[in-house]
Order: sequence, then structure tokens, then C-alpha cells
Amino acid sequence: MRIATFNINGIKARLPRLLEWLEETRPAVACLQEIKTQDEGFPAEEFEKIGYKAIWHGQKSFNGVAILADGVEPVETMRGLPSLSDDDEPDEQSRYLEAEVNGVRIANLYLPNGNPQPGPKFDYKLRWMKRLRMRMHDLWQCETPAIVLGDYNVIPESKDTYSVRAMADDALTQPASRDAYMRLLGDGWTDALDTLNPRGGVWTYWDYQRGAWQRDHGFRIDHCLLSPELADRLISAGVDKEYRGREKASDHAPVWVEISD
DNA sequence: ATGCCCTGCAATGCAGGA
Repeated sequence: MRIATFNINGIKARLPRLLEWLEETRPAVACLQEIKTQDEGFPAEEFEKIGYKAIWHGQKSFNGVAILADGVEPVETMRGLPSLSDDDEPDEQSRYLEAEVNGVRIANLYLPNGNPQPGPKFDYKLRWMKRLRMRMHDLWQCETPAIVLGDYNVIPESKDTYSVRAMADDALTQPASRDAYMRLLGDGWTDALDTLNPRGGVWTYWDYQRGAWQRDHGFRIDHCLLSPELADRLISAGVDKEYRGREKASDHAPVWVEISD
């Protein structure tokens, strides 16, 4: 089965591109980020028409995540990340949605960007990563096949950006961001795309500005992390790069993994 | 040092993204 992630940057503006991609590549599961719409504005019927059932966690104007499954209803297991302690606020932003699809736990995330850094937005990013790690500990304990995928907003290593220098002050490359990401890998999760492309140079995002796409000035921030049960079944992983070059494209390209059934 | 480009919301600009 193919499981994909796609930061679509606005589901209303992207709907034709999104439907086109679903029909052309037909992933079993598609995790979407930045749907940028409230729950009632989600075009579920458009996906039903082409055979996908969806669950979603929306928010007005910003953020928002959704899980689409081919022919089956995703069974929701969590909406938003749990607090770290009793005096910790629940997350008010719609950035996490988790479901079971065909015996696989699917955790879809849109991690905070964190710019500018340092500052409150960067602090929020790091706190959010702490919450995520706690949730991934629980998923690990379940010993069920699990994939935690989405827009992590972290460039893990120098080999994952066209220019180390251009990104030096960005929240995406800060040691604290990278450390938090590396801790997830240290816990035993497998970065699918990195495992199959150890030399790097694979991008999932190209800025709209400065002709970044035309100059191939990209970086890798959309990741698929696999539990050991799924890592053993990993066949291939890739980026649907071509979709970044189409009319009215998102600034991200879809990323996918192929898992043996 | 800042804007570049794009989206949504609402309004002829703004916040937020990365």
C-alpha cells in the first residue's frame, strides 16, 4: 500500500490539483496539511466522488489537517496532541490527526514553523515537538504498525537543503529543532526517504519566491517516520516532484512510501 | 535590513508561511 503526505497550502485554491494528483497516483492513504479551512468548509463530497473517504481537523484561515483513505473510512484515534501535564493547555491549533486504516496507525502532523527565532513561536515549536515525542512513545508501546508523517518543518541535516548558508538563521535548521527531530530517530523510528537516499539532495519544498523552483532551490521538510513493524515492510519512497511544476501548485510536493501488504 | 510569492479573509491591505 502507498501512504502519502502533501502540504497543499489551502484546500480551496488547490482542489483541482489535489483531485488530479489523487486520481493519477491513487495512494491508499493521503495525509493533507494546511487545508486552511474550518470544518464546515471541507469539500468531503469532492473526495467521495472519486472514491476517497476522509476525516479532518480544520481551523479558520490557518493550519488544518486531513486523512483520506481509498475506499475505506479512516477510524479516528486522536485529534490534537495531548498536554504534557495537567497545567499545560491543550493545543489550540489544528495540527495533529491520527487514525487507523487497514490495520496501520496513521499519524498526520503539521509541525509549527517556528520563525522568527528566537521568540515565542520558536518556543511553541519546541514544546510541540516534545508533545509529539510523548505521543510517539505511546504509539511505540502499542506495537502496532505505525507511520508518523507530514510537514515536520525541520531540515534534518545539511545534505537536506540547497544552501546551508541561506537557511542558517531559519527555525528549520536550528540545532534545537534538529536535536528534537534526531531524538525521534534515536527512539527507533525510521526516516523512510532518508534511508533510501542517504546522500541527500532530495527536496520536498521549493519557495514561491526568488524563482526557487526554476533554480531547484529546495529543501527536505516533509518526512515519513516508520515504526519497526512498517520499516521492515518498506519497499520504496519518493517525491512526486512533477506536481510542484504544475499551474497553481502548492509550494510543497507530495511525499510517499510504498509498504508491502 | 527588507521584500520577493502565495493563501485566506475581508477589503483596495493584513497576517502567516518557510
